[in-house]
Amino acid sequence: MNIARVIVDVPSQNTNRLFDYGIPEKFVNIVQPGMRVIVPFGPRKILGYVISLTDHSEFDKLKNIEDVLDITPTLTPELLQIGKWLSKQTLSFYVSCLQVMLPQVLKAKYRKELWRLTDEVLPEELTNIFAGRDIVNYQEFVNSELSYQQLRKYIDEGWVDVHYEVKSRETKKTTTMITPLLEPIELEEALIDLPKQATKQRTILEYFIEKQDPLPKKQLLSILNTSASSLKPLIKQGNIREYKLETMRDPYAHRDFERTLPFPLTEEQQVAIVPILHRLEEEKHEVFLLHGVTGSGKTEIYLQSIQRVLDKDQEAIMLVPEIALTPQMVERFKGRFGSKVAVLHSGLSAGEKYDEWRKIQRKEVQVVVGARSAIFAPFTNIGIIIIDEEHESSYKQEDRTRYHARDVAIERAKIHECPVVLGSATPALETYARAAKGNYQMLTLKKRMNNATMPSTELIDMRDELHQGNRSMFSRVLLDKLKDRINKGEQSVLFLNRRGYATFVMCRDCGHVKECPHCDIALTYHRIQERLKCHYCSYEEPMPNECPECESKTIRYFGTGTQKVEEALQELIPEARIIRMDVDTTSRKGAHERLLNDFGNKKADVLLGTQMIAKGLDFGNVTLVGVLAADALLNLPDFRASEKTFQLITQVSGRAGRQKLAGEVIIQTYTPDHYSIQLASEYNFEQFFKEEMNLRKAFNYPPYFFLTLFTISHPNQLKVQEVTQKIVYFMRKKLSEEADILGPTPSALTRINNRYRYQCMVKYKDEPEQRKLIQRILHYYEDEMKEENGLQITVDFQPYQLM
DNA sequence: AGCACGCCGACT
DNA sequence: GTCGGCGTGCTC
Repeated sequence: MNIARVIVDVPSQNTNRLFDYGIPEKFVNIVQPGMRVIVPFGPRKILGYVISLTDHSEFDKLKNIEDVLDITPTLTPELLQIGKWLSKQTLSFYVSCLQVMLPQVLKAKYRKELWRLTDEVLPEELTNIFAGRDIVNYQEFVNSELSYQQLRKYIDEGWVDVHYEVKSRETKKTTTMITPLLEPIELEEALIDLPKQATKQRTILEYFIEKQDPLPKKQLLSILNTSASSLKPLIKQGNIREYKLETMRDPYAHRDFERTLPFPLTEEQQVAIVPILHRLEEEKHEVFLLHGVTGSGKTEIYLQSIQRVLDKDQEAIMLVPEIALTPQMVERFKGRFGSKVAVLHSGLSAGEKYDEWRKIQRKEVQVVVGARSAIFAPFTNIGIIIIDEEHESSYKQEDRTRYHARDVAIERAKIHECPVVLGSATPALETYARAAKGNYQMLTLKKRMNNATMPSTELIDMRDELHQGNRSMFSRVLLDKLKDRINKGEQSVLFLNRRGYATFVMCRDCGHVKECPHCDIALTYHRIQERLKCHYCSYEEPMPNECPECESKTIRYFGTGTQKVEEALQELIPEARIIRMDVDTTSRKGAHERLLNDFGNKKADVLLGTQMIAKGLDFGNVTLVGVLAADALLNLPDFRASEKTFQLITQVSGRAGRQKLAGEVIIQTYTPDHYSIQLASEYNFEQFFKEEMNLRKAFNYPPYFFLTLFTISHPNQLKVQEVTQKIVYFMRKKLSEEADILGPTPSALTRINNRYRYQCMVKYKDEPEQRKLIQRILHYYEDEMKEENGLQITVDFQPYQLM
């Protein structure tokens, strides 16, 4: 086995295959599949992933592996297999699929340099570039007057050479430690030899006579209230020693988590957990849908199932949606499992993510709680995979390798022969349909814990409010109830569905709306900087004083941002203490957690926020939930609009009355008769499922049909149309009669960053040849897609974002 | 993706 | 003849 088969870090059609490399003597028996290596590739050096070992190659001029970057494999054999599967599923390059599973810092950093090879005086042009240095960035040559041919000549003559450098980005955090080098008795002697005035040195020696354990330098200095300068002479004399110790970054280092014990389960919970535990014992694969109303205690079922897995010395993956990774969830897991838990989410720095990942790899933890990408946790003996709020769209990656964490979970669980638990109060239609058909096992929780009832709901028709002269964004009912709660010392949550309601700028005279010059979308007004910004490209401009079209001064911003709601509410109820949670107030590290803590400690009466407050909040004192614009989502061009609306209203409503106090929900809407709003207010998931399924059937949408979405973009609109048309023709010709091929249609966002966007959608039951056909299309346009500003074709299987 | 090679026209 | 621009094809 002295040949390694390697996937190289070059994401392109031509290199999407294995390359064989010889393993030099010193690396034989060291190189293993899953390890990252540096390999020569053409004139360059690049990173590669060893996929397998062999002792035979078709290729007769093998180059050798240059270096090995890992001590233990970065990717387990199972993850290599998952990567292969993923690349087939998403039509992405194998290397991209491997990279998507790894923390960012394990990706390579490349440098191209010019090295001086001789001490002789260089020719003048080279002297100008090197300017006394031995190594310069290659870019400095590119920027210089020297031509490529001339450089080639100098290289041939042996003056200089081009050098390629590959480095992994990972850095390991170290702590400087101090340790005594002598026995206490010897230190006593050193103490006597100290000059009289060296009092600080004296205290340090006295400390180490007392205690012989090494400790962090920082800690030592603070205990003894001294500085590094006092350590120096002691180090020099050989009394003590300074060294670096590799330490893990721990984002939760300074937090104590109160340990909790398993709660006794309710009868309902007991019934639900039994089949899961049963499968755990058998070590058999099965998918469960845990359909439980908000506050029914799904988390306790997760915790106890995981406990069982840990008892069997197996590992558990727990996925939570990005925004629900509230400290509350982390707290519950850390509280139950303590240091056995690693946490992976986007709030961590790259270094912290890497260290949490290493804890998993080194088996220092047995549980990972994390967002989408935590599904690739490098465990080797997985006993259960749980996906909480499984309907959440954040489980679908919307760029590059477009995978759904749910699919990966099931695939991994099949390999590990372990159960998957999908939990939600409002399962995705696809999931519920599979459970109804018996493909997944359905487990139901109908009652809330603590004997709490579902909060009562009231729909408010905002058109009536308008007719009766109320032009504010708060109905009178909601205002009265908010005031009432403040008087009673109870808390309220106000939810604003921001999507579709961004603040745009319009002229009241001529109706002109300020749009982004590069994208066909209205600019969003940002009050703090007094600027207009585009959310799709980075374009921004100052807020104009007059309308650029008619020069009228009546140009204003419209729409309902959280800031505006906050101001309006403060005006109406001056005594209200409001905490606002949106992208602006939570962008700083730890801000999210702090705001929630403040609210939990009753430092505010009202929590006002967007999507991010819809899930996972569990505050006993919240008795009122207001949904300000329930129908904001309904008008988006998305076949899941009704489903998303239903889910959101249900989730938000679930924040009220979770413990002893009863809850109440006020839903403001302009379309009170819409079935998704009606049924959400009645907590009638079953009926919603039926009605929505009928519509999906009528219009050939999932779960009856699968979808594939092509998005084609190019700076030239005609080009985009033409290519999309060709793709549509091709698919119509090659796919079966049953496939429904729509398009070409302009995307909902017709232009982003000066690129026009068209799409084509395929609705199908079963098209086994489809992936091959798409491969052919992508191959056909390969050359045109290479150019910087060239054609772009993305293919999304099971798209969530239709825009 | 990068990079070299080779073909071409433009210019010393 | 030499230089630079771009299309083509290869990378173990």
